[in-house]
Amino acid sequence: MMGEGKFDISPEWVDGETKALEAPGDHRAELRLWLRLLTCSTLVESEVRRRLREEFDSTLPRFDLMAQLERAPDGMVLGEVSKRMMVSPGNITVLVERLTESGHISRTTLPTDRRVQIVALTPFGRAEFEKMAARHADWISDLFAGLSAKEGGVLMDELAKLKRSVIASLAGNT
Amino acid sequence: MMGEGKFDISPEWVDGETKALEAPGDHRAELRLWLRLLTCSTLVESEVRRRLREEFDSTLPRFDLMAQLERAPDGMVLGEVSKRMMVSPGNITVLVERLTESGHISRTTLPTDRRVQIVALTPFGRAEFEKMAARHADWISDLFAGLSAKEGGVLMDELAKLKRSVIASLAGNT
DNA sequence: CAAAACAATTTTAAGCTTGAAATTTCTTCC
DNA sequence: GGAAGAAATTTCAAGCTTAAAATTGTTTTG
Repeated sequence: MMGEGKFDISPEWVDGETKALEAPGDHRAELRLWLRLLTCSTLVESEVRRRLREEFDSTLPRFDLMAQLERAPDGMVLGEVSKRMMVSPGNITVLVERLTESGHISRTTLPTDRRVQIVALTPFGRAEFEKMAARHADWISDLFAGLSAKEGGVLMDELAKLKRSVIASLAGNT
Repeated sequence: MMGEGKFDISPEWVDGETKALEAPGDHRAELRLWLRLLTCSTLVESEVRRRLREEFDSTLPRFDLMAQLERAPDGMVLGEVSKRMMVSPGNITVLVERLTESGHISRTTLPTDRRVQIVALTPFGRAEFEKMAARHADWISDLFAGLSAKEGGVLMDELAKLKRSVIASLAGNT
């Protein structure tokens, strides 16, 4: 079953045929675009998860949480972490518990408001994160190596447009 | 999240003049690109999950599984479903159990090879899926509405290149 | 100054996901 | 024909994720 480290991925199914007369309410092009975006994202994400596990016995959520804290030397309030990571507050609770147990982060209750928890990387956590971040950057670089600088730039710009489109749509525009 | 920077790093094989300006191992541009891709993907995916839950009391994995089966009128072997959805075989087992319970799909053991399970949409499942698929297409269309046809085409092409790059990279190591 | 409102976080219940080990069922090859 | 191996699926243990309810602590207000 483990041919080369994973269950097999057969990537050749994204292309339906598009020779369609564009009827009203025909959303085929958008759907195909979304599927392709999702495929790219999933492929990269799965690989990153796999390597974090294999090389560091860690997970992507833990890495992401530490990445947020790396830029906040004085620590960050849990709610802020939750917003930045775009995950639910309850999720943060669990992640913080585990990362605290393993010594990667510290947590403090704010004296002036005892509802507030502040988390920060420990020196150990920071050192570990830096190792992971360096490897992570290499992995991404390898996975994206087939894109030229120019192609990458175009993709970056188009994704910016897409992001604006999505956010506008979520905000209620149509 | 990230600034609106440009793609400013050359891949290994395009050394030349820009290389001198960069620190060795500078993968910033690829990382930004990956972050942006992930952000777009996450935004869309979260919204789709939310609406599937609210409008249909369903989930994205269930929808995806039914979407695979819709194109296979004669059903599909579990392993094939697993590959196409790019998820682990054990995952499929759970999803199939629930969708069978709820009457959306049927499962049959292949008489000529009793290891093989074949799943297919039931008429009820197909009808339900069609309702969901129509709404799903509308949601995606709305979310992507800020992209012109041309921009969408460019994005599609660039994502195709990225997909090739990722797959080539995955094939080249373990 | 209490009571209500609000805010930050945790708990809960349910479902998703994975990799690895186990199980069942063929297939191959002496 | 029977053992060894391969293939398809399931089981298992652990972790992630969410929405909603509950908890704890602070602020506002009557």
